[in-house]
Order: sequence, then structure tokens, then C-alpha cells
Amino acid sequence: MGRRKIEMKMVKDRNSRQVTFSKRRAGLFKKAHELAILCAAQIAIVVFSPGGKPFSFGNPSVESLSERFLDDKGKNSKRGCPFGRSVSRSEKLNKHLGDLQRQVQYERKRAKLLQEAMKKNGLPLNPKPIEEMSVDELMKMRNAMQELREKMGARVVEMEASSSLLLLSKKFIQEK
Amino acid sequence: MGRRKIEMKMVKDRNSRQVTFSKRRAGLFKKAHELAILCAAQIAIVVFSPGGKPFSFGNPSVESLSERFLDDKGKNSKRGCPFGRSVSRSEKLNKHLGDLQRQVQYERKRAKLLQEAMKKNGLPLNPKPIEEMSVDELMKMRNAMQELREKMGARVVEMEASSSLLLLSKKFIQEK
DNA sequence: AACTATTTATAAGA
DNA sequence: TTCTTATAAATAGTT
Repeated sequence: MGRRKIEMKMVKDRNSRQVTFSKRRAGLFKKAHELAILCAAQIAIVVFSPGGKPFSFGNPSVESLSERFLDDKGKNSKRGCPFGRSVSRSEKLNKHLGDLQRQVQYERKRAKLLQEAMKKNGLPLNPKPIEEMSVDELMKMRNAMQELREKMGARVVEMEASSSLLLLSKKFIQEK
Repeated sequence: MGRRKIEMKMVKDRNSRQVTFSKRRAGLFKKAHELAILCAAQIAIVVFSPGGKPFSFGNPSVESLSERFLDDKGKNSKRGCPFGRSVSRSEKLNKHLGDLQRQVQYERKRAKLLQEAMKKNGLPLNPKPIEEMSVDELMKMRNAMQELREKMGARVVEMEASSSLLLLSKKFIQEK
């Protein structure tokens, strides 16, 4: 993919390998971002460099959920990885906060679409407890979510998938 | 990247979106594989399709990498930042993500409310794996989600979360 | 599923 | 390290 074609073997030279890693990691994350946007997909990537340093990619919802669900009990945890910088980055983003009014409108629009979707799929507006829900009802809910997702576009926050991601991670660990 | 340049927004047509997803997921995984080979890097990817189907790529495996991130038995605790957003890359990506800034902000606000709701409903902020949760805890989780939904005045995201949790819970319970 | 016209990624070089 | 650019690779629309 460049001036010359390269063999698919580990790059021998240490420095070249680091350069390749940096470039391709950036490329990989960009691709992931595009896939997430284009297809409303949820993606989480964890990469360990040859030097053992962790890099990760995920949607904002994943980040915030991870922070709440999986962080150490207290705030005293010493975070390796990019979390420290992540926070400062968010602080930067805060400065660019949009107006609240628009957000409220966005929320209302979303709620309205959800109600329509649920109605269309034969769902009650108030979910039952888990014990009372049939598989059929759960599937209907799924369908309603999918319909909603299509209507709202890629900007819909996918907490569902985020949760699934986190749970999946745990499940993997449990199964091992 | 193709016959024509495309806009970076969600592909509206359902079928086209599925095709795009399949192609780009394959591309993403190939890139990941190349990065792993060329740089002796360890990579784990989890992707949820627009339809909610999970796909994963792992070198050596998603499980072991997740474990490396999440397992507290490890020497140094790095579990504070699983699946966090890549910081170095996202700084560049941010230039292309004006709309997403609002989303990040929204996410943080919602996460805060979720935290409060969970606390109020007697849920630990550091929940167990789903397999270990009792029915009672699942109920509490659901209640927390509902409370959150009411507070936010919007239902979509929370519904997705709770439905996902319910689906996964049910599935795991049945598997047991 | 295959095919290509284009766009995009990137290996070297500067 | 950051930029440039020639070339390889990915892929959007088509068949």
C-alpha cells in the first residue's frame, strides 16, 4: 500500500515497525470510525503495540459507560492508558457545548419516534419485568429499536450495543 | 473509496447499508490482521452490526485481550480504561466530528444520571457479570433504567439499554 | 458475487 | 518528526 508492495511479515527494523504501527493504527481507527458512522455500528477496538502500550477505540457511549460500570470503586484508581488524557479532552469539548434547547428538541423527537416504532411493532409503552416478558416480546422490542435506529440515523446513541459490548467482554472472560 | 466519493453519514437504504457493512467489516478485519502481522501487535475488535449481530476479531483473541484490560488479577490494574476512546487518534478525528461533540457531552450527562439512578435503586456502581446477577438485581437494574428514562424525558437510549440487558439476561439465564 | 473506476491508505523518501 | 507522493489497496456503484 505505498511506494512498494511489502511482504506480510513482521517488519524487522524496530524503528520502521514503530512507524508502520503508528500509521496503520491510525488508519485502522479511521476505518472503524467510518464503519460506525456509515452503518450505525458499534465498534470497540483494543490494540497493544509491540512495546505493550495499549490503544483503544470506541464510541463515546462506550467510553462513558466503561467509566461508570467498570472503573474502580473509588476515584483513587490509577489509570494506566489513555484515560487521563481522555478526560482533559472532554474538558476541551465542554467548551464547545451546544445549546441545551436543541438537545431537548432532539430528545423529544427521538421519544416520539420511539413511541411510533413501539406501537407499530405491537409493544406496550411500558416494559414489563424480565420474568414477564416473552421471547416474542423481546424480539418485537428489538425490531422496534432497529426501526428507530433507521429513522434517527447514525447519531442515535447506541447504549444497547454499548451495554452488549461490555457484557460480552465479561462473558468472554467468564467463559475462558 | 470507490466509483464515487460518499458522504460520511449513515447509509439510508437498509440493503445498501448491510452491503457496506459487510464489505467494510471485512476490510477492517483485514487491516487489523495486517497490523498484527506487520507489527507483532495484539488486537481485539468487537463490532455490532446495524442489526445488532456481534462480530469479533482477535489476535490472539478477544478474550485474552479483554482479560488483559479487565482482569484485576493482573500485576498492574489497567482495568480503569477498557474500550475507552482512542485519544491520540480522536484528536485528529475530532476535526471531522463536529456533531459528535454534542453527543459526547450528552453521554456524560446521561451517564451521570444513570449513576444516580443506579445508586438510588440500590445497585452497585461496579456491577457483577450478568451471569452472577440475581433476578432481584436485574429488576433493580431495570428500575434504574426506567427512572433514568423518566428523568431524561426521552426513552430511546434507555430503552435500548434495558432491552439489551433484558435480552442478554434472559439468554444467559436460559443457557444456564 | 464479480467487476472496475475512483477514492483512500500508505511505504518510502524528503 | 511531519510532509510529500508514487503506488498499492479498498471500495461504491454497477453488472
